[in-house]
Amino acid sequence: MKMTTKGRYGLRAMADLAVHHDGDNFIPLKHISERQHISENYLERLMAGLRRSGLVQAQRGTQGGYRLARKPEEITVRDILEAVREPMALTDCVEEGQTSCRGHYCTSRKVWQKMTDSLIRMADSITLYEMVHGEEHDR
Amino acid sequence: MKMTTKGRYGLRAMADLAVHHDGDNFIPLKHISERQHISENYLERLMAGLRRSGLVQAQRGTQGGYRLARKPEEITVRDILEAVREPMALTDCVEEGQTSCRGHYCTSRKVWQKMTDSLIRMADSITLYEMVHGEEHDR
DNA sequence: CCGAAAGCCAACCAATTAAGTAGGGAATGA
DNA sequence: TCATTCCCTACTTAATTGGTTGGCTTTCGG
Repeated sequence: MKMTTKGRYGLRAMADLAVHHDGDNFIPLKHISERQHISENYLERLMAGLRRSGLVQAQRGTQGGYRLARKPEEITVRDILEAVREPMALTDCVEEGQTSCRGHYCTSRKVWQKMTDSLIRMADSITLYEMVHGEEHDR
Repeated sequence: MKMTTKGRYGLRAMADLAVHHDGDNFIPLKHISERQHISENYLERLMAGLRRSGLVQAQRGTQGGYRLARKPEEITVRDILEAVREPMALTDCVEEGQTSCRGHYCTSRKVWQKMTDSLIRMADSITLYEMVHGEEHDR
């Protein structure tokens, strides 16, 4: 039940973009990669997911790079995790589309469902804005 | 962020013990393994963890096997997951003992902490009894 | 006392997945 | 036109998971 680097790096990259944004300018991946100590090549793949999900915009060429496509308060942790393909479902049997697993003895399934739900609710309730500004009211 | 077989099998084994308990008698691993379609050898290792954590009692020899060491209402999902070493902390940086990770840019850490907490709270609130009796009040 | 039925345990192995690397292409702006 | 930067595919390595082998010990019935 560990987060993979996809989720961890993805969140850090987005936080970096939020913190170092500079008007409408684009931030080259190289800078993020250096600040976050994440291999540029690997980060690139994560950015592809973030771009396809419409969380960031990219610009090629000189002065190119990435920037947030929406305001930080309109991007949730869940958005990010799904964009980088960090699966939120704790088991395959509670995955989207799945209705029931092997039937017998799946009392466990209800437990995984509840735990997954609570995870998703939490990820949904935290925005990138709150993340970088460290809001502290309990949930 | 997927559960491993440790957690999944562990929960199923415990549910099996709860459902098929038979007074003070012990249930041989073989039966659980057959009912749950889990390799006996692999299950064995999980039972070792459950035993060390005091969730089940074992008895060797003829008529031996396993049985719950406490009442199902006194065993939580969290107890089980920890006993089989399914880590509850979503990242290493929110693991027990860790106070801070690499310092800079660890805005993410607070997020992982919150998500881990919500997971643990949920796992703590579900007992084996509720699990096998399918209680349905929302949490 | 003997032997079958169980649990106990350490070492090993295979398959899968995660993580990281290499390298070429295409757009963009100075 | 050239340096810069994103874009994409294929490959490689490392780690973890899931499972197996096999021998040992305890216990109890006969």
